[in-house]
Amino acid sequence: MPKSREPLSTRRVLQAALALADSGGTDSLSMRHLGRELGVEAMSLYRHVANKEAVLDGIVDLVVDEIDLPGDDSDWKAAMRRRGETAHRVLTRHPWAPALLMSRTNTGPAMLRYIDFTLGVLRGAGFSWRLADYAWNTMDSYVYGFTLRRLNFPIAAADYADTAAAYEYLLAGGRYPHMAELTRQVAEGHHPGDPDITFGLDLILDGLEHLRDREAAP
Amino acid sequence: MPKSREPLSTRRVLQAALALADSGGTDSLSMRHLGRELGVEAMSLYRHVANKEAVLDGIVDLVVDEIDLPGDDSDWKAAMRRRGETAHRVLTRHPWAPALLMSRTNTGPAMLRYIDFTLGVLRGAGFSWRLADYAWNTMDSYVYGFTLRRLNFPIAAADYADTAAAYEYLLAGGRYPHMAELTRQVAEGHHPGDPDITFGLDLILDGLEHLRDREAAP
DNA sequence: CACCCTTGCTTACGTCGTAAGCTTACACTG
DNA sequence: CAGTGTAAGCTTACGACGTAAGCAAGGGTG
Repeated sequence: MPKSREPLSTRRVLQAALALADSGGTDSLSMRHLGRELGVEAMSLYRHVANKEAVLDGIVDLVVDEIDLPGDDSDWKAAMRRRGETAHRVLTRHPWAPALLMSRTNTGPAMLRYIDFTLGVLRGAGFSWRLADYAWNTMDSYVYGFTLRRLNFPIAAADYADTAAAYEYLLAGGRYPHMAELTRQVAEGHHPGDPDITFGLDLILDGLEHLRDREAAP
Repeated sequence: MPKSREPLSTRRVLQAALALADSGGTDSLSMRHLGRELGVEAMSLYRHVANKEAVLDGIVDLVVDEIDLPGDDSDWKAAMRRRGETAHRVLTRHPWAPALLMSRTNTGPAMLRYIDFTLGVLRGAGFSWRLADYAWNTMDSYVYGFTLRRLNFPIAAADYADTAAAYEYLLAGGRYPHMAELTRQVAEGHHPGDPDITFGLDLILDGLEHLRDREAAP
């Protein structure tokens, strides 16, 4: 442990906070813990950060900044699909992030850049302002919603079939016949049972394309 | 005068917790506050409730139970649309609920009933198990995601156009040209700027119908 | 040298969830 | 009736939490 500390800074605090959240989730991200990690008392952090809210806003924007924007892609659908997949992958790397991302107003620079890029792609593909706005909102509602639900799904993707059986007691008694049957289908391998984000992503993108074309030629 | 309290019960505790969350959000829902509301010490609650997690699980399921299931509806699309709209409306009545609903495993009876019903509708409409499973997951990811984002959107729907101007400072400097232009479009009334859940709902439902038909006749 | 300004530290307050043990009140026995 | 068991609620306490208020120490500037 190198005891010679370099001075704190907002950046250093946020990066440590991000690392802390990654290693132990939002629960382990307390100002005291964060200070300890930086070799400093909790109150010292307040010289570089307004309060804990600011820390949360900061690390969320750090995560959003990890979402690479696709390069110049002439195919808007491919670009949008890639955008959604990348966001999903990044958010999955930081499992604590989606809940924060969705439940607070985020106006950090990375988020603004991200939205602006998206609007640009859609406008370039001929979407009206109205449709482009609805389009990205629909996409993001789905992508974030899917990711957050996925992260909290009690069964890991790998051993879905195995673990599903453990939940069968809930379905005993015939109160939930369809769920019971669905579980059986998964357990017997007739249905992977492992939802993939691309299913809804392509569904939405195809629908958006259709709406754009209909809008263009009424 | 010692107020003659009726005895506590799990139901009474959960109902009080629900009321508390509705009136002041999740922040004001502490075991101490909840006890005070019931005229009881915090620790007394633990006779009827395992811990705070159980309280949270309980009130989430109470909310889900408020989501009326559409009656026998021969039109699966109408039923599903109604289902989504109702869920959105109920969750909007309890603004603290979506975050909890999405970020914890919910296996309460109301939730199971709700999912089972949905699977029944889709199966009745000719969806395969696989497609039915993907379908409701896509729907719910969108509905919950949309609702949660919406609730945290800083601008109320009513005065979107007015308030949008207040955020213009963020967009100054030309760093986010598309967002700036979009804001202008809204401010000038060319685009309502107020996303409605039915946009994405219908988009997804139309897409699902298409997939079902394609699956039936390969 | 005196000055102040930045940085980090100390102490303290009111909050939280909940473990452990205690008291009270009532329903049964015999 | 006394005696006992049990459930419901109470008391106290512990170790967290975010952060307000004020202090100390070092370095750069005049």
